[in-house]
Amino acid sequence: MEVCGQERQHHAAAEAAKANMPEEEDIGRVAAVFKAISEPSRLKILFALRQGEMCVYHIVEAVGGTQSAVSHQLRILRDARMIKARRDGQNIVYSLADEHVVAVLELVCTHLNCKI
Amino acid sequence: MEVCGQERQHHAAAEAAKANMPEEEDIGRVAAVFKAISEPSRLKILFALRQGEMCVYHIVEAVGGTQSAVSHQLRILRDARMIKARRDGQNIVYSLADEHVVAVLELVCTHLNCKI
DNA sequence: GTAATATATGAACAGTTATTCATATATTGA
DNA sequence: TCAATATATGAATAACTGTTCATATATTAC
Repeated sequence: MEVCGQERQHHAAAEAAKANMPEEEDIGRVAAVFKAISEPSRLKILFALRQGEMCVYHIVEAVGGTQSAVSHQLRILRDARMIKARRDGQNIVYSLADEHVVAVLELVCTHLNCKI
Repeated sequence: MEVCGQERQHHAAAEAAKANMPEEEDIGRVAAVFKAISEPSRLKILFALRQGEMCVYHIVEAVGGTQSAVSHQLRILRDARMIKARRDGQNIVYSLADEHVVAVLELVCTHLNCKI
């Protein structure tokens, strides 16, 4: 049955889409990454860490907000593997997990024509 | 005052971070893009549209869910400029806005080692 | 051991968001 | 004009999320 003017092409695309649709689990993992970096407060932390590793005190200094709020956001970024942490005495030092993180940010910034 | 073991480096990084922090508005725009693609239901639509343009009926066929839910998600993706729409008779035909969209998806998929 | 400091976390609240349902708009064909 | 079809949308609700506050844990210096 015809449901639209380009039935043949659209139907083929829909079939291909179903065949090539990533598994639910992979989609969830991709969504989780984007969700982690879709909040201004967390984006600020990532932009800050481009300058190099920092302990929580200095991250708070760089991005503003309370220590508690920043700490909660750090956990979310850490769970999403966007940042990694190591202890150094009393401090926990955070840094970007890998170069993909900056690459994604820069790709979108370029897309939006905003100066990073 | 010393607040951590690597006071000098971290303080310098924090200062640089503040100096280089994108403007609030740009951060918001970047966050909005990621938010738009951080929901499994919307990601599915984007993955589906990699196969080519489709009208709503076929998008629903490809990704599942109700027509109403898909239509709401299409609006969000459209507002975020991730997809574009054109009318073709009774149908609205959707397609990916540009190649950046797929680039971002593939970058993250690579990062996660999941087969797209 | 105790005090001080750095960081993390649970609970609660407020704000946001995805879905559903019902309905509206727009186009086509008669 | 009217019926049928495709798509969009407002309102309502349930689920989710970010922040705050209070407190817990871990490390260091004494």
